[in-house]
Amino acid sequence: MLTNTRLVHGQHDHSRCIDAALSRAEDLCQKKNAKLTPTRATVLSILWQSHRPLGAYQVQDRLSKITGKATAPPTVYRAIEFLLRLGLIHRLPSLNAYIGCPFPNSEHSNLFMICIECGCVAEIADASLNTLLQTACDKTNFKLHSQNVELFGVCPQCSVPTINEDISHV
Amino acid sequence: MLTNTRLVHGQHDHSRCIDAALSRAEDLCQKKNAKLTPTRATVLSILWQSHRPLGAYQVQDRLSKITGKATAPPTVYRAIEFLLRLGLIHRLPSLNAYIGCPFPNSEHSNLFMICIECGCVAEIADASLNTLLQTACDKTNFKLHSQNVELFGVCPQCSVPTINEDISHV
DNA sequence: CTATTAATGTTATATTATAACATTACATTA
DNA sequence: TAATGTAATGTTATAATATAACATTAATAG
Repeated sequence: MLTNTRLVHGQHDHSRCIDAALSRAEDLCQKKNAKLTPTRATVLSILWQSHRPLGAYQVQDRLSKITGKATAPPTVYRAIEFLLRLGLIHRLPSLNAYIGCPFPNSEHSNLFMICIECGCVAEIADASLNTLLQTACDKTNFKLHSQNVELFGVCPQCSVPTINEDISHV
Repeated sequence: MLTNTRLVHGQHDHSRCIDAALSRAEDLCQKKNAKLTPTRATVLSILWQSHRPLGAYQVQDRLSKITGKATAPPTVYRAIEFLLRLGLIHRLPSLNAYIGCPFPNSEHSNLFMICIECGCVAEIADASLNTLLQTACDKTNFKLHSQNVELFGVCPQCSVPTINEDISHV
């Protein structure tokens, strides 16, 4: 089981996440002969600024601020489309939001754990899950092409009461 | 494994699907002390007119035609919200669309097989899948509340060439 | 009855996404 | 290097999905 759960829900030097994501993107683009233009790279870095997904218009705001000039929706959606096609980001349909993919080079389960408290999202790639889904499809003669698995719940960080919360109960 | 796959992908008397759905809805509403008003019942029947999901504005069009007077979006969304809360219908986030639930009284997997050819959707409730998802969540200390599993592919009907298609190749 | 709540009607608008066409940047090669 | 084609971006407008806010009507309990 491949996952970024520990990172998402634990203390860490997040700048390394961003750097790693950009570096993976450069590699992948080179390999696939795709161009990671400034706009695309900036959008990717924006989507990596935290482990929370962002809506297209949130991305637009940040992009405008970073570049210092107004950005129109198509600019954002084009960059998003490019990054989606390369598998560098994912769309979370239930949230109308986008998030960086932590392992764009691996086999995907497209399985997301979405915290309904803090909004953070961890991704999991799990072979046994994929097998089971494939089995269910085989049983019913359904030819599986792709999938989207969204799990909603409370992440480990949010289910542990903080010291402040404890005090507030006194 | 509980599923309506055979029905969705096979020849059947669909009026029985509709009747059964409405009758289940009446039972459930009685049990939960909820009111299945004419608008709500009509919306439910609209969503059961086929095994393809409908967008809210498609529902609106049909509702207007059936009642003979203009319907505003809130009317539709309210009925949808009511039916969603009772578990009588599902929302498919990746399609922004809604579909009747074939087994509103059972434990759900919220697992959908969406045919990318004909658009039909079958639902599956599978205990082993739920167990596996729960296990993945336990491993990462994620408290699972709900889920949405969308599988995209080609349904049995669409993967079998029809006689006409065979002939057209001659 | 009438007070209260639930349901629906109505108007306006927020949010998400794309169409269509113009312009610019970049690479290729004649 | 000028001409050409293609990819990327800019620009304007609008489509598609969903909700806010407030008014009215219907149903129900006391």
